[in-house]
Amino acid sequence: MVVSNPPRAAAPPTAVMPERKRLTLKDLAAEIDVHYSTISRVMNPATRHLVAEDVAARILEVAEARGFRPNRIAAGLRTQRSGLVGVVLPDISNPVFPPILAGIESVLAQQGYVPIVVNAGTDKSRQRFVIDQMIGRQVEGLVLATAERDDPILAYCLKQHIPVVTVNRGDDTGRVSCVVSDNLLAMRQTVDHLVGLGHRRIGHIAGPATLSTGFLRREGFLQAVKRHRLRRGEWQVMEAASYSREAGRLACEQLFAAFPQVTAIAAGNDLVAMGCYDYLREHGMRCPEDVSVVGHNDMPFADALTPPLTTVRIAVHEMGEEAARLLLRKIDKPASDAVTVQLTPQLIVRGSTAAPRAAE
Amino acid sequence: MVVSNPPRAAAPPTAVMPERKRLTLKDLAAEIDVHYSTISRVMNPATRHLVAEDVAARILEVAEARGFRPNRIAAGLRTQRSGLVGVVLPDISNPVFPPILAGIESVLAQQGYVPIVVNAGTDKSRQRFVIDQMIGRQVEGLVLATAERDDPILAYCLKQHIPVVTVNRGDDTGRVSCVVSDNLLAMRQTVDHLVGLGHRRIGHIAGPATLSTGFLRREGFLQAVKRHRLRRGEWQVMEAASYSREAGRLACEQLFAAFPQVTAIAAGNDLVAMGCYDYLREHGMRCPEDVSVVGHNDMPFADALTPPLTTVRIAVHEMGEEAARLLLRKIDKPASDAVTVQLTPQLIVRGSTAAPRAAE
DNA sequence: CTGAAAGCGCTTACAG
DNA sequence: CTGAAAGCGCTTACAG
Repeated sequence: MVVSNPPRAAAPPTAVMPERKRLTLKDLAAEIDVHYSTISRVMNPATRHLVAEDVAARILEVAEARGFRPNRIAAGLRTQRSGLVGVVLPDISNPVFPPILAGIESVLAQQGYVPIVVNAGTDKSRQRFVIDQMIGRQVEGLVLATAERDDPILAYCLKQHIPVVTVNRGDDTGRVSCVVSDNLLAMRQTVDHLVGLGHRRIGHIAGPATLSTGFLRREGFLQAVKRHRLRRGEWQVMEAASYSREAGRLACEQLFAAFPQVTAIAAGNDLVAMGCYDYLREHGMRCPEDVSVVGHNDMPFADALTPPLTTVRIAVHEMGEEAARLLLRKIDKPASDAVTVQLTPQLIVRGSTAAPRAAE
Repeated sequence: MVVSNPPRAAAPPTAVMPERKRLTLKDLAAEIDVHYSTISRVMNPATRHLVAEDVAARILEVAEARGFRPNRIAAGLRTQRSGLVGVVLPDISNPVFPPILAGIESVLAQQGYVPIVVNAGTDKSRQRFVIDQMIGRQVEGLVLATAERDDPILAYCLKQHIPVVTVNRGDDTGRVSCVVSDNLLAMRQTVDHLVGLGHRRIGHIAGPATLSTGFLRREGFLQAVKRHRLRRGEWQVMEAASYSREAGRLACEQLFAAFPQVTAIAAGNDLVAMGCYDYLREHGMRCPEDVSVVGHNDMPFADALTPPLTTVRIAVHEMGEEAARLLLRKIDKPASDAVTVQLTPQLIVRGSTAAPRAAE
């Protein structure tokens, strides 16, 4: 690491630049000849009509010229509305989250809200700490992407009477609104596709059962396998310790140990699918010739993997938008019921799935 | 999209739950028998010693039991410190930014700051709007990942006397601190590698020259090519309209039109490199057998592309951390000079580069 | 060691 | 239509 201090640019003419304080209503009122409450009324479009047009025009002009921006924080203190919403992510480096975040932000912005985003990891006490911070900052509501099926954090938020919405992952108890993708349907699509190709030995590498996505996708897999009348010994489920590439590789190894005849794998998500790729490659098996793999999420660049990954596309951006809408509604009407919004996923068939070898 | 309203859970026993207002110092003071200013002193570790130990203990106990969390916003109004820092991103879905953001957040958190993140796109007037919003929210400083080489937005921030730091991209004028990767060195590493493999016809697909990364990587390419005494006709530069896969594909097409003999491409970044992959594949050329490709950034999953991408790894997380540190310093000492922190990149050789065909 | 008061920058009834 | 006042929830000199 190199640090370079460029030579000081020509110093300001006369010693210290006065640390220009931000303008306030009163400063402006002193310049124009009006009471500062009048300026306040003009700055807010909703109350502007209370002021005579010519006065308003003059005020606006000066405000613009002087670059006056009312202090939203002071306003928020007075009105009891911070305009802040907290977004709690388990891991922003997981490529599912950025588009969700973008969706959230886009609808919040329309309503004059701004998100405070934190990476809270998976540790519950850290999550709680982070949420306390946000509450201290007067967030009006919370979007949690960290929810578990029976999440103490959710109970905590509920106790605080703070509006909460869960995104991507749901909560089993139905206490809070959530927007999720239809995981049962997704797994049905996945298994239908695999069976349609001729596969009869199918493995599922599930995500953690503590997460609704892990639990529900496993359920969906089970239901689908039953629908196709696969028998015991024709399918197998292995749980990965987390939604990560490495955990996927490990679980894939265990799957092959328990079920060596497997010809197709429905992975809990795309990262897990990548772990499967890693395992297969290490063990000289080709995908899809020897083993087919299906992912979940259709993360960015899933199409650019080798082979391009067949996966389930979930409506990430829309998911974020919808979560923000739900939260805004809840903030507006705290008494409104919890709602579950379920988005329809779509199987994207690419190069990682093919018919099993003729040998079958 | 399916929306389901679960049947109302057993309604709360007696009609409306009183919208529990958040506790304040005064509420607490009423419960205990002290003045609220005393509680204030106890809640802040720095002033706690001013209060008698037994009183402090009792206050802490009640505060904890009642889940009291002081209103940071009100405190900020009083102390003129919001504890907020604005982070302006061009596009959070570009995989370089999440790790940078994570780095920023991690050091901010240590100091009790919290980031407000916005996706501001590339449009300058939108960026300005967004920054005005943030200033209105009293951010104490700004981290810009959107900087251009001579950026009016930067000038604007400077005029407002708001502490600013630029990350990933620098600004030519040296007016603000920035943390960047050493782009000249990176391109030297890239060209050395390619020449070392035996390539003598090398193309560079540059990022936009308005961005420091685009400009400097092009400079670095030029310098490197000169060092190796490649002659005119042995190298070529083509500029992509943006750092995107599609723009990369297009520029690659133009490169081949202008310079069909090219055997190796140094791409402006990994997305552009992916665009090159797309073009090559469409036109029946194999990478690296027919054409070698080098990326820049080592974004997540660059190793999982086909072929695994040889690319320059930049220290993204560290970049974010350092930017946050620089900003915090500037907030602390507004008079401190602008500093450029340059992180050392590292060429990661993978499967997308090889010796040119023997034919040479 | 603790209390009482002023004030951060706003909004918004309340008068006039 | 405009002004004067109170108050949002804190912090922090200033007394005592």
